[in-house]
Amino acid sequence: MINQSLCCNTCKNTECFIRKNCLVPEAEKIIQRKNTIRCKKSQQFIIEGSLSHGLFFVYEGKVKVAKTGLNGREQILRFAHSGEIIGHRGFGVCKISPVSAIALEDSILCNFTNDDLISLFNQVPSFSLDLMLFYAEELNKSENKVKKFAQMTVREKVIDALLYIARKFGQTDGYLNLTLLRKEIADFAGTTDEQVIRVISSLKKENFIQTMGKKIGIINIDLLKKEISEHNFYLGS
DNA sequence: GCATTAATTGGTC
DNA sequence: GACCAATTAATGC
Repeated sequence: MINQSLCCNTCKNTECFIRKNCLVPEAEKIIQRKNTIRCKKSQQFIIEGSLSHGLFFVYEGKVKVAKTGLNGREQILRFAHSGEIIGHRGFGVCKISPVSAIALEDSILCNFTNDDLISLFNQVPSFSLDLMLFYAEELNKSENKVKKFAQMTVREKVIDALLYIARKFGQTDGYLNLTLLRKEIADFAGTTDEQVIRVISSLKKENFIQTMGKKIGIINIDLLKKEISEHNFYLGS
């Protein structure tokens, strides 16, 4: 972990909330106080139930955000790539982080303390607004997810998970740009790894997807979308 | 190469 | 549709 902070002014992540709103004189000092954290693949940088250490922005890499269930089962809430925000529910009223976050590959994160964030809210109104809109959107997605979990079959949930990954991370050379374990797909879709494997095998037989080891590729995204959109289940998440 | 972990398949409740 | 067991494939050391 090298603590040499990256500079926001030259940051490549133009979609980052800090980058978009906080490159103003009144926020300069606060931004300089951020920490840059480098973590290896599989490294957990937010621990559920531990003291919240503020907000994280993914500078580079891919991470998963999850809640752990009682019998060791985890529910993956979402995945995040560069420019995105992590741990945003950990600050504010509750000082305890409600989620875990784990790097899916070697990643670099920018970390702001809760106090510094509050200073930013006070100094930069557009940042507050931007974040509020983000929260609203997150809530919307979360509500869609409740509906999906209640009404979709396992097959539909797995298809939905694959489409989510395709939408968010894209595909290169016919394969998704995010390679997950079968179990991770299951943890995200809300089912078991055996079920995921069965759905994947049948989708493969039906020529919707192709696989190469762990890698999964969607052959025709629109065709796969039809599998769930016909049921009016296709909502953003 | 051996040991561990993941993927797959079949079966039971 | 979850859980368990057995087999095979992949991966780490």
